[in-house]
Amino acid sequence: MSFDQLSEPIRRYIRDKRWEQLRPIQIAAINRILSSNDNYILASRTASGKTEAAFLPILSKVDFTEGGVQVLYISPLIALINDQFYRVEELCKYLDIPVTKWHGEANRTLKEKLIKNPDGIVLITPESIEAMFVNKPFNLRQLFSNLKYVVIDEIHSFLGSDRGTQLKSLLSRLQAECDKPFSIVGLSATIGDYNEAKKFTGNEEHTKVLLDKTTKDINSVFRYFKEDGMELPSDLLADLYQETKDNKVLIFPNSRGRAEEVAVKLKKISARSHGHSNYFSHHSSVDKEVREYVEYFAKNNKRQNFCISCTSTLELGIDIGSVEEVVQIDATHSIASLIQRLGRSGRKEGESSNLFLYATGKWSLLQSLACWLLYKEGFIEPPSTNDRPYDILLHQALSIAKGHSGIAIDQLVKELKANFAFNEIDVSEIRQIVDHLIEINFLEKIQNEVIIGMDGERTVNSREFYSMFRTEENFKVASGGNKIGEIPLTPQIAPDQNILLSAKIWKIIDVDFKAKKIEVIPAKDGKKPLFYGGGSMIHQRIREKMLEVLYCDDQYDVLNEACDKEITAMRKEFLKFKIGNIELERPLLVSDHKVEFFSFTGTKVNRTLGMLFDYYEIKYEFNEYQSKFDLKISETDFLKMWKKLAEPLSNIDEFVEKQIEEKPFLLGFSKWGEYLPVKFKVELLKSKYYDLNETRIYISKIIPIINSAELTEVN
DNA sequence: GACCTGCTGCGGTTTG
Repeated sequence: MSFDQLSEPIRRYIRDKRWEQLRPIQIAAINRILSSNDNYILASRTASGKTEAAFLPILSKVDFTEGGVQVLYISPLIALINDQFYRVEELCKYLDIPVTKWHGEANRTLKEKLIKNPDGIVLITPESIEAMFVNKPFNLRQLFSNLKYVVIDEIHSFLGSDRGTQLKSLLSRLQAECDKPFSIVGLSATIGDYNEAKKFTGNEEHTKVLLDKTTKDINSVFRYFKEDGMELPSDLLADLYQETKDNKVLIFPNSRGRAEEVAVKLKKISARSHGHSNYFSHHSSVDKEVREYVEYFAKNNKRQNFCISCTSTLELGIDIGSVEEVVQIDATHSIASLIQRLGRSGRKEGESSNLFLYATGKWSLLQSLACWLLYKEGFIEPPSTNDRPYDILLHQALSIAKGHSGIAIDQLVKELKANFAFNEIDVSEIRQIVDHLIEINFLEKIQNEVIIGMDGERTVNSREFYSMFRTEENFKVASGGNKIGEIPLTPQIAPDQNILLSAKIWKIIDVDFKAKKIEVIPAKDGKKPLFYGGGSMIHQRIREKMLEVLYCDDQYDVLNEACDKEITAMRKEFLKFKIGNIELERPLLVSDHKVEFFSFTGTKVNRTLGMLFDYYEIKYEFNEYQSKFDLKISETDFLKMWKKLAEPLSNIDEFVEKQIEEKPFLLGFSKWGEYLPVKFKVELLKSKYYDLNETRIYISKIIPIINSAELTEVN
């Protein structure tokens, strides 16, 4: 009956589209959104019609004759806004209301037109909302005071991230500008913690989750080709070529350098075998226009096959049409990421997804298998949360001060305290942070008011002010006026060096340090580009699953023979630890010259273990892929120390403070943290980088189990 | 052996 509840223009839209029936998530959303003003999280797989599930009832319900912008759609990507624009605009033609794109690359004239005549729907990014608060506070009020609905697309990408905290704060500030409360509808295919998603709206009680758990059939195959050296094994590439040459394919090789290597090498093989030449790479270092061309090609070529070798740039919901196969080379770092990538294929009704998982090392194979098994169990890692985001609060304090061009200190503190993004931060803490901003001249105190201070001007007036993330400095790469991409300056970048970029091979002929430009010409052979990698976090559940695989005798029909052989060999190696309870025990390899602890836990606990080893001056080296500590201490000393590590430390804050002094890059994860008082920097590091609580729980329960006497190596 | 995301306002020049 959902159809009948919709307004006449919307029903006409559905009839014109010749949809035979509405999807389950759409029916649920129509019934609920039309009958209440609650907030909703719509959770269902990719290509299940979530956007329409939100917009059909919202556009039926909202009275656009009232004027003002009534619906705000927020997206993490400009590309997604541009994509959704056409879909939403088509729908809005039936209602005769305008749709306006508002982001950094959107048409300025159209933005000005909206300001003169606020109406309809606006599609925007969080950073553009931030910029409006800073530069156009009066226009913002005039635009949004009548706002009824906020739709947040790909809401999982905001959960637990700094960008998400910023968006939460902006929603809270936006609400304060509106005459009546607006409702929020969040969309996602990969939510790991529904309560976190509900909290995101600022009103957990009145936020309901509508969940469609239906999944697609997936044909998945694991293959193993051991890597020897820096480059991909040629038998892997030959196999990959055979599997992909007659299809529309996305390949995810986990890094930009490797994405180039895969694209160039497959293209070479294809040229030799007289196959198609539609091999592309797609990642943040490929020129934006080139990337748009690749997306356009994939979407609009119905007949020709193609192969795009990419990073997470093609992970979120941008529509690139029909993809028949997804290839993942080595393990993803999260199940959420695996699901997003899977969602890129078999988007049409009735199509299944085809997934190839290649591994080039045994630990990667084990991790990849663990991710696959957890996916089959329905597990998605929950976002890491931070109740007291002091760094984002500091940024928002500057944003409010600038937007108000002078604000009473009490008023500023009050606004920050009332902001639901900063619920858990005390008034006294807010005051300390504001006082510190005055002390470092980021704010200037004039009687009871503050304005932006001398040293804050440059920061607040810069383009970089609106975002929560840092970006590396890049050099533009061009060949005779053709833009190819942008890459960071590494020792590899010098005249006469050959590099791969944008699925082609280039020789560097000139590096202009002043203009930050690299001039190149086509070449025949070259090396993959190098990048300084940041780290991403592995959830402890993945590592626990890896251990579980090692200590069970399950057989997996997705593995080919080579994978089976490798897993069997690893199981045999780990047999020498008599581990009976994988919840409580971890391998400790002791031989005459070394002591190695396999922690099988997540990134944060490993980091914290490392910090505690530092604290007790235990020397070690850490291997992230094996989740293993090589300890420079005897086994007896280690076992004696182990439980002691869990004891509370009265001087841990001083220790962390000293760490920050010695290694300031530890705070590099926070763009705004460097302006905080020291005490808050320590808190930020303790809560966001380390996890002392989880680590104490881990140490208290875990017993290291030493191997039996024979001296075989595990590595 | 590691990913990605976004961006004002102003003054100047060029183009239809």
